[in-house]
Amino acid sequence: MAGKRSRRRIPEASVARLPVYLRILSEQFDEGVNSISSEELAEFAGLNAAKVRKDLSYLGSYGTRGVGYEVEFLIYQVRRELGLTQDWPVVIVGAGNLGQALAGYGGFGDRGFPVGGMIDVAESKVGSVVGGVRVRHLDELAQVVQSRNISIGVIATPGTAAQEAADALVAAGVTSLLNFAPTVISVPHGISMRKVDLAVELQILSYYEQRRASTEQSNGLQAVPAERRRGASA
Amino acid sequence: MAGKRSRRRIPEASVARLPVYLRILSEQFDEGVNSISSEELAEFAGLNAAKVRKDLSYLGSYGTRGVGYEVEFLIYQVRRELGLTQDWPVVIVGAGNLGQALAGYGGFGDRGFPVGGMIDVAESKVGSVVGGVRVRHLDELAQVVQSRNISIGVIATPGTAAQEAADALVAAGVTSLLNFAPTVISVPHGISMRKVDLAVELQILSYYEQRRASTEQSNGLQAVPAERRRGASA
DNA sequence: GATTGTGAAAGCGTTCACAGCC
DNA sequence: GGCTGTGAACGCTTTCACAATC
Repeated sequence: MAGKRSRRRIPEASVARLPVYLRILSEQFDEGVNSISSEELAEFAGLNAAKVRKDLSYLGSYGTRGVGYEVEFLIYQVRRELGLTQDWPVVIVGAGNLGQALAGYGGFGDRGFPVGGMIDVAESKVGSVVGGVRVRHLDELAQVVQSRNISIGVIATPGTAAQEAADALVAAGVTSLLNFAPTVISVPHGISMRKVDLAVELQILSYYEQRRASTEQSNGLQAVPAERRRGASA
Repeated sequence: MAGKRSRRRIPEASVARLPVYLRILSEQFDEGVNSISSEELAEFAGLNAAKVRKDLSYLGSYGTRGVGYEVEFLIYQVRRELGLTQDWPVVIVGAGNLGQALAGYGGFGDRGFPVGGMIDVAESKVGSVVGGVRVRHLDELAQVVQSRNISIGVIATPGTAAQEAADALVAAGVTSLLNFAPTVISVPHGISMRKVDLAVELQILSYYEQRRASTEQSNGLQAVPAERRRGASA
């Protein structure tokens, strides 16, 4: 059941694209598509075929030359590589606006990341129920993490509390963090960290907007290369 | 008042770090710090000094050798380069869970991105007020965009509606998009696009968790290099 | 003496192009 | 003939290391 053996490390840039392939493959599977070429997959993902093939080659040689990839089998391989054959309960620290939205969002549980706990420090929040989960005090974090075997923590606190939240999560035994607070947090070596900062994203867009305004020329940026767009007017 | 002239293009990777520097510089300024070295700035940002200097050098030569950078002046320069000397009102398409959270979040307006409009298609949503803004129907999008001179659109719809939302935004005249929907959307050349996908972030963490579980070794990932950490108990 | 600014080197990620296989 | 898998070339990003400057 442990598959082939722990394979070679996959470059981080490729890892970041695997979830996109997985979503597309799942959609195609639901529509009854059995086989897909790197060209088609690239089209859906807004990438080029060479990149798709290179990415998939890190999983192993699961395609068939002259034919393409079997969708169902590839889904299984990507899921396995991403560790999605099991659920990963998460604990959310911070039950404010953002924490509540995340808990109520639903997209977490659906995709194998059920909210296993919510944590806050405010008396007004502790004890309330958000998205079906009772909010508990930071003091109980370690107990929550250990009893539910949680390894992923989501930081949805204000920036000022983020480092404290991270420290508490790591102390409780969490080994991966997803940080929504607008602060750089530092973690011990060996702990994985991803960061989502809305203000940063908007400020990056602002840069290109401003540039567009001052120099009358376009720029590529993160834009999908638009290889065959779906009727985007303009 | 238009500064030096539209300067050379800054590499995308550097642009993405400027907002981080800006936040740190602003915090330091608030604490009364007048001067900062690349080493110190790097420390706060979880980067190394050479990268900081290279990034800042794209703005111009605003440091003083042997001394460092004057904080207030550098803030001004970064803000100018990022186009943050003006407000950029945004329109949010999708007034569901996520859209409401974004509108109510407050972090937008504070940082120069006021919510200039909210759009939905559901009769039940249109007319309601979210975060102080009245939700209007998709049919009114172009009017909202034009009357408030909006150039940034935020897509907070379900995945199935995201491409339609993007097309409508572009047709209405928006030139930058921030997409929260879990779908690849394609846009015409010249339109800027950034994407935030919670499920993708979690799945990336899952990969490293799974890897940690199967091979007993750590990996760097996006983790802060932890050059002098602040008491994170390992 | 300290710290910036920057060419040059090294490291990664993407793209090319084609051999290998169906 | 069609499509994958991949070494090699290319380009972007990071890091090094040091001359220039205060």
